[in-house]
Amino acid sequence: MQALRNKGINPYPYRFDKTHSSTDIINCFENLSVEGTKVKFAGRILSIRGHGKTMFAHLGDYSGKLQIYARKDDLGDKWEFFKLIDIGDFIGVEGEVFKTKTGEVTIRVESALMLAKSLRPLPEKWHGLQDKELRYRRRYLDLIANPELKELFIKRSQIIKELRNFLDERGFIEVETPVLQPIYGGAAARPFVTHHNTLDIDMYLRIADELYLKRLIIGGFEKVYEIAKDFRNEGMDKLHNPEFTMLEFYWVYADYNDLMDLLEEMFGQLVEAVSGSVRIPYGEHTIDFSRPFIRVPYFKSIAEACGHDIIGLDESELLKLAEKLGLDTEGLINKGDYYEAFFDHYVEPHLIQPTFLVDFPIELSPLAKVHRDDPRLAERFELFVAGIEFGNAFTELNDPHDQRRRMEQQATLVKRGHQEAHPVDEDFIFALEHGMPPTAGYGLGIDRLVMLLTNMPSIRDVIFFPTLKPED
RNA sequence: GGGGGUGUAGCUCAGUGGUAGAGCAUCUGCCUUUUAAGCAGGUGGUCGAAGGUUCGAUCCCUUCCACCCUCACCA
Repeated sequence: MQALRNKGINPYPYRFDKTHSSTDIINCFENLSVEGTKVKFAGRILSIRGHGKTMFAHLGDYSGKLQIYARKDDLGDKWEFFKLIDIGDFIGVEGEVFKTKTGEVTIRVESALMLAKSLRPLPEKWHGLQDKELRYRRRYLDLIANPELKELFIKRSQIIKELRNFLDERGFIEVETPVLQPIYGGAAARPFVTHHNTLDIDMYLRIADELYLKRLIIGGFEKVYEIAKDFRNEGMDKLHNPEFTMLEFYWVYADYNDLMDLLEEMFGQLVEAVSGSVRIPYGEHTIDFSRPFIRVPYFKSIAEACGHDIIGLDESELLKLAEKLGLDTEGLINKGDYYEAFFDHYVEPHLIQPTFLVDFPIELSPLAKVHRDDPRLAERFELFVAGIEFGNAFTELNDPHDQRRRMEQQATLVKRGHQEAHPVDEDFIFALEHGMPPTAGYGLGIDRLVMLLTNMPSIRDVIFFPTLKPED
């Protein structure tokens, strides 16, 4: 660094006129290798092979990497520059393109410029960065050392773009709703609490967009969607990060049957666009997104898996059966809890191929409309793939009296110790009282979707900066 | 929260109750088509933290911290 300054070299200049990317130069070699044609190229030094009065190095840029070749004969006084460069520095070079004896496309450097000096060494060149903690904490180094990671995150971006295209083409409008909310709702989860100083009130980071998007439906929007972060103050594991990206969309005059048709189309198009096939590997499985997906009722799936139809049972019968079957019944305090215990144990892990699980128990679905044929059920489904939930959908509850009743039942659960149940949202019910048309709504965790389409086992692998405890 | 694992140089990893090791990176020298370049020499460590046992602890014991796996929780 001091040596650079002593030679009058600015280690952090302001700009560089790069004419080509590394892949440009490699792909257009025939055109560029004409004598007298010069290119200007810039990148980070990834490796150096010095040979006395000559030197090879690889420069990496966003599109790939390219070799440069510098000779003292060619450079004269400028050769001194190459004694001051290190792996990790950004430099810019100008020169003609040629192929070495071994056939590698290379720039023969005629002039070179320091663009940004690196003061710390990069991770080791052939083992890369292995330590998972360091990979998450210093993702920039992970991206440098493990280039395939960059491809994964480009794919993530592509996935989100495809979802937007799909919805935009069908007339959905992308909207933004509050992250900071005076009352949380739209999902069953514990929120993050924060404080607004001027108003002197506690506020919550949203756990879902749902109730605000429905207000927009009441206001006259007919197709809306939002892709944004939600926050849930809960445990972390390979499927859960405290902040995560959610897609929610609402479609007026449609019901959950229409939604299933639309989602089959959406997933089919998305998977094909991103993976080039409707059949994709995930872990040990091959997932087939051909239409139609399996559709199976919630209670039927449990009955088939454990041999007992539990829909008509009361709490004590459920307890008796659960104990007989050896389920862990600790902490289960209502029918909904028992249903979930049966479902989680017997059904969820076995839903490998895309499956719509339809008609959830009404107790578990406080924002979904009661089933048109069976008052014990809600018009709600979840999509499962590879044993993982990929979204939750309802025919939305638009009867304000029923909505109030259902929210009050949830509020009772809060008092009984269910920290994840909903509080009553009077402002939302007030809005519903002005009339919400029949509507179908769907929410999807984008991070899990990216896991599925990139065949990664942990949500942390598809989030640039997953939540970690601070160091020290 | 329970169980299991990991933590040693910037990075990837060995190792031992008695002065701390390798490769890469870094520094010095030699080397004009190399590519895991090569050769010679050098620098670099609170062995995750704190206590304890011991003449002596990176190693054995206890507690703590971080991360990973797993179970529970989280529809």
